[in-house]
Amino acid sequence: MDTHWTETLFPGAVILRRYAVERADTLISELDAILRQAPLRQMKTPGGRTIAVQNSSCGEFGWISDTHGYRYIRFDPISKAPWPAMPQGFKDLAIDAARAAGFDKFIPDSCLINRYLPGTKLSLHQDKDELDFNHPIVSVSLGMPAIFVFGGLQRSDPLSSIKLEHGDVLVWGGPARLLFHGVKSVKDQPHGTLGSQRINLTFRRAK
DNA sequence: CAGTAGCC
DNA sequence: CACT
Repeated sequence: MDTHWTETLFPGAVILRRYAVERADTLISELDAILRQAPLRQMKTPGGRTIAVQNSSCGEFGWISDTHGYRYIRFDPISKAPWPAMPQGFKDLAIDAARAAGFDKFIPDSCLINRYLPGTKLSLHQDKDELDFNHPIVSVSLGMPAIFVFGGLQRSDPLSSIKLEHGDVLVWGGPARLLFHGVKSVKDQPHGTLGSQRINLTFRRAK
């Protein structure tokens, strides 16, 4: 019997510890089906550098990055088909977690899927490609643990680190919505079901 | 030249 | 420090 608990990091930033553990196996099998339709790929920043994290998307919109910039689009540029639908289990989890964190009106239209292999990191950035910053970001951690870093509203602001483990859900919105954040280089600490990878699902309302 | 979901 |  699993249990979960809540930690508030800053106003608007809440960790729901182990919130997704009971649903993880279902999420992982739904994820397999999604990735068969829209395989993970490595994108480039607008500056032409390779993003270390591998990603894909599901839902009405998918996030992409290329030389033209960051944006949300309806079609997978590889398959040219619409992104795979967001499974009901994904959507329910995101809505439930957002509500548990104090955001009741959140309905995601996009889920960015990130895979971190050992040594993968994500440098400091803001999520600001969405239309309406009143909606929070809901981030679900699966597999290997990682150190997540929160900064402030300016790149130069001081940082604080939080360990995220399998089943943890981090929600940030309101005054925390535009905080810089990133993930430190992931250590190889293989997970029971996912092995040497960390999967992160980030739910957003893109439009 | 400035800024970087980068890299060493 | 390299790339756009």
